[in-house]
Amino acid sequence: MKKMTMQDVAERAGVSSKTVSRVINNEPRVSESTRKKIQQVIDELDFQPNKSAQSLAADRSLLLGLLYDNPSSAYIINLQAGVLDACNEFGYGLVIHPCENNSPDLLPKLRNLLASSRMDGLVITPPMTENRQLLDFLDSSSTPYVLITPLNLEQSCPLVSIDDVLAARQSIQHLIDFGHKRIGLILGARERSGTEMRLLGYQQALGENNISFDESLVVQGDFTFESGVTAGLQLLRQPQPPTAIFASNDYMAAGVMKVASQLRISIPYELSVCGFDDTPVARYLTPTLTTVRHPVEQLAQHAGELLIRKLKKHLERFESEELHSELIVRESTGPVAKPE
Amino acid sequence: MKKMTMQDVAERAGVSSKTVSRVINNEPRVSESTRKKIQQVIDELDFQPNKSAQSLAADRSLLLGLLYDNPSSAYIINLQAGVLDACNEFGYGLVIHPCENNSPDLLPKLRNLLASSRMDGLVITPPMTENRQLLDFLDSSSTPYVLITPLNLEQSCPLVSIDDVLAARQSIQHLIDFGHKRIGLILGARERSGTEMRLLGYQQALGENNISFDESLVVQGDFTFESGVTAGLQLLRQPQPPTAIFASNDYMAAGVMKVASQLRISIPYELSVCGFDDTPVARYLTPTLTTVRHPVEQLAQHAGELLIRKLKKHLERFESEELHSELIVRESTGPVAKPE
DNA sequence: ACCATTAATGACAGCGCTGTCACTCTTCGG
DNA sequence: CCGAAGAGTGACAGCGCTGTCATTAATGGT
Repeated sequence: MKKMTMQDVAERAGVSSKTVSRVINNEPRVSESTRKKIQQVIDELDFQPNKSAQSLAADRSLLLGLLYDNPSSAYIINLQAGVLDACNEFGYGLVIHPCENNSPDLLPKLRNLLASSRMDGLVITPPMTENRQLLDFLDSSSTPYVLITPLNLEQSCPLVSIDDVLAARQSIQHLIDFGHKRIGLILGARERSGTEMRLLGYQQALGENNISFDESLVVQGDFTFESGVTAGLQLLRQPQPPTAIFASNDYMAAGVMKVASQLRISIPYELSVCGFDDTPVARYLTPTLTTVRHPVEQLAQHAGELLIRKLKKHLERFESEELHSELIVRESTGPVAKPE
Repeated sequence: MKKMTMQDVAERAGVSSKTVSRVINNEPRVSESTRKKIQQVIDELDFQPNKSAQSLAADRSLLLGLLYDNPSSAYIINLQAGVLDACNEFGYGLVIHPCENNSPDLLPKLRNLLASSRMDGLVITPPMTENRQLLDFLDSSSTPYVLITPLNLEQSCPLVSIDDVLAARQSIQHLIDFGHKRIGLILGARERSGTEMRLLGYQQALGENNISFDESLVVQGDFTFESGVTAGLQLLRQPQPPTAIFASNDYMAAGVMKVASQLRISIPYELSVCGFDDTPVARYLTPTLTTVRHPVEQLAQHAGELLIRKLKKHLERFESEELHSELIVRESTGPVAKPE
């Protein structure tokens, strides 16, 4: 595989290298005939421009950065896949960057990263989306970025999100449809995006069905399996325990199932359990877990596209998107109190 | 954040830019005093060399590629983390590249990737490690690479691996220690690395304990949850069912647990189940799953380091490494036939 | 004390591309 | 039929670094 330059292509096509550059970059001011001819030579030779040279000359790295600090590997993989899709489409590369959102040297590290890798833009995911310091830093260094499902929707930058309220409301409705009236809710970490929205969705669903809101049915978790255990215990040991529990993620739902098993409460016959996120765990639990699937990959792809379009200035106004979740009904939810 | 060049550093330090370059690249032939002085200026200014320029001038991208085709997201995350560690240490970047090992356009795509991203070397994981076509292609284009736990250890390139035989043997021994004599074995996909080795470890453990090998206790799976269900059914419906089952990964173990639950076989009282990989699932199942933890992250880090050292020529001879797994004992294994 | 060697440094070209600007050739209103 | 405007193209410099080679200073053997 000998190396090839634009010059080679240019000579073959009988034009200057600059014109080849124009074709490669889809610039205007090239006649259709020349464009076609050059494209043909490019295809023939299977020519690929040298990214380093492009970056150096144009002072842009053709690299996106993906920032995350999330324990769910399945979520991250989907995220990566989505952003990669967008990158591949537009000839960008992706630099992944697992972070610790609360680490004090996050900003210095990021500064280094930006200085050395020179990423053109960043895709940022929860909980980094809530990190004011971080966002301020990026604003001040005028690094373009997009946010995925941030908590504060009044951000002044593009973002993509899902309707968390709707997703929660639909799950609760699903439980209500089975006849449940006392429905436990396990919230996620307080400061995290979505926690409030899920509570809101819960309340909306209850309201629509004229079920009164009982505060003792709402407990705080922190997205871990262990917190699911604790919360489950707290809910199921009440004098009037709920007949269904909605957990804000699958891991906490798994915790509830664990508790139920220990308390010899059979699922779904005596208790329905609903998770959130549709991690692989949901399919491997016994019984399989009803949960909400996020279109994470699509979300990430949109985010990537949005960012790239922003970088290419093909994006004039503030532009955001919202996608929808899907309720995946499996074995862990069922009619209320039906003995086996 | 104004941009900075080596020239700036050079002027401040009263040397030529070439000497700064020497310091940055840890080249010899720089006096201790100048080196120290330049380093000081670099630290002061927080100077970061421009990667694109470095790449262009030195004709190396400072990029590693990570190739994988694996359904387990937890595994991939660990993999990435490990290689990233190595990359960060040596100032390399990482390009992740999820593949489809059996896709016919894998090679063309990879060729494109290599041509455009110009990765200096590749870290390759199962099952790509078994893809002769791929490796031949890389050899012919003289792209350096390292393999992680390949099946054929007689490869002529560096690799890092774990002792799969030992890991399997120890797990089986663990079951034998609990008094189990009829132990089922669910193998992974036939062509995949490790499958044979696990069978070998199984046989070794039996041999060491004078337990005869019963072929009907070994069934073939393919690493999926569903195959675990099928295999579990096959094992547990035998006239003389095993009292313990070792599955070649956690997903298949989860499948067995599912079957056990359906057949009302209580774990671990009537059946012990042991998995492999220590995916997060293992902790969320009820009961929690005894399994084998691979030091994937370390493995990946070693692989990255090995590759980088190879690239820097700090590596003379064929050099490989082997790490060890760890048995994580949880609730799913216990003494044989102890009624509750 | 003398030349041969080695250590330490710098001058300079050039990696492969893109931005700028200059140039030619149409086209078209008056 | 002329000048202006715009479309299409190329010459050329230079992005920030590294490789090569030349140059100078220090060292050592005889």
